Amino acid sequence: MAAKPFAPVTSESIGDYLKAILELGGSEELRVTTKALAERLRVRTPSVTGMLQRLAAERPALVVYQKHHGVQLTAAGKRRAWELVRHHRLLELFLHDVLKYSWDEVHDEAERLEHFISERFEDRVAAILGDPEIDPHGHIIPHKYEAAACRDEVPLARWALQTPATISSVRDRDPAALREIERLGFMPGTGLVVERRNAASSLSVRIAGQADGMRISLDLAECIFVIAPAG
Amino acid sequence: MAAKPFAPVTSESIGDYLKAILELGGSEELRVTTKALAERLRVRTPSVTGMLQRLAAERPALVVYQKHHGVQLTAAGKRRAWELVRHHRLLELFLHDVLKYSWDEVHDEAERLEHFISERFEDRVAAILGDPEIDPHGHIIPHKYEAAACRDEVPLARWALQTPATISSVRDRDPAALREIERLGFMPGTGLVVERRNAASSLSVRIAGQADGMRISLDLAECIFVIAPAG
DNA sequence: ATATGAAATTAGGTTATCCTAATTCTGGCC
DNA sequence: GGCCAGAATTAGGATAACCTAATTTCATAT
Repeated sequence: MAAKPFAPVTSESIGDYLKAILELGGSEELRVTTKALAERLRVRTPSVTGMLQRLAAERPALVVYQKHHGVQLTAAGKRRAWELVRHHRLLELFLHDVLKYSWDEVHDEAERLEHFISERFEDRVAAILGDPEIDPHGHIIPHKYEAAACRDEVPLARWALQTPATISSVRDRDPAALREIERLGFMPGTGLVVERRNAASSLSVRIAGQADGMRISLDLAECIFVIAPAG
Repeated sequence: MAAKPFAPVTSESIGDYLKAILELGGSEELRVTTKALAERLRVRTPSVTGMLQRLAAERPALVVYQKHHGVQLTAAGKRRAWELVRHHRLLELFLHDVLKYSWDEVHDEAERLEHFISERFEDRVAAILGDPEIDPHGHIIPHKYEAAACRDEVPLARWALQTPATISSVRDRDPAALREIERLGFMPGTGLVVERRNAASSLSVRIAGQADGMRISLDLAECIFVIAPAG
């Protein structure tokens, strides 16, 4: 949308920045760099600097911004960002379960719509889905007004060798990777062991209960998140 | 959204203008005035003039624009406008039937989302609704790629006295009017007769099969569209 | 302690959309 | 046929979000 004289204090762009800061900061809420944001949002660094200054100047401030030292979300920024994450994950599950999207189709549509659905829409979707906890890719759907629960998940690429792991979630932004993950059977909940790291940027992995292992690329292993097996 | 250097040839604003031209032009596709558009879109007339010049300059042109003499849609403009009308009406029905919105809540949400849903979303919603023909307010849902069928409907305010009429549809943009219409029982499909016009800008109306008539304001009667009863 | 390269910021510019104020066109009326 | 009110347009400006080019800051390695 354009520059109405009394633009809302939030916009699609602002939402995208806040969500990116949330996701790049991780559960430790590290300060996020200008460059990382520029890459994630596919804009140039001066655009990021400009937007961060705006977000910090907003009343109430949405980020804490120290020139040359990155940004963190304030409580207000976190609230908005988690709201968008909730919208995104609810929409993904809704598109998958109700509108029969395949799991690699849901991300792009959810990424667009998350900015435009009303609170009523959010509530009604949650209701017809039965207040779900987990989205189609295994991510926790945060509750309303609540910073999401976090899990100690790690990309499979960094999991210790020979140590049982359970797939907790998969990155949702790459349709090709998602199709590959599905084809190979790496669905959330699946147990596995990394047997060794090979020279050619690949990992030898064996799924629990299967005799044969398989090789997957490190790139793919960066898209699969694992936790220690339950119990 | 903002001004990316290679903005899409369509935007939320452009869509709003095209839809407004479609709706104000009516089925005869009359030329629409700058002022009428400015009022409908709640912007000032210079903004309209500027946008009309853009739409006419677009390749392919979306409107035929003659300075001082109004605009009409071209085929390309009509296609886009009808697409949005289809989105709008499908969304209204979806929000009503699936997400359990009341019929006065659906318009605003549909008006926002119609610009952002993908073709896939449109198709899946149509599929789960069983390729519906009519939206919750009685409007025909145009088929894909097809200029909508038109009916010879007339606002109740202009229907002949003492002549049976059937309610074909109701205007969807005013939640208060919709609640009133529902309370009084003027749902699409209802038969009625206008018994007389009163001094105080009101009409005396009797619903088919009911003994007592009632008075409704001319304003409300402008929101109710009627046709001759089915053959 | 300083040089240096990467990262970040500032400076200045573009486009889309809106605005207000000033100007021009059009169509009806005498 | 000329005048006038209202409608429409042009002129000039604002804001959001982006961009490229130029400059500054930081962090580290000698």
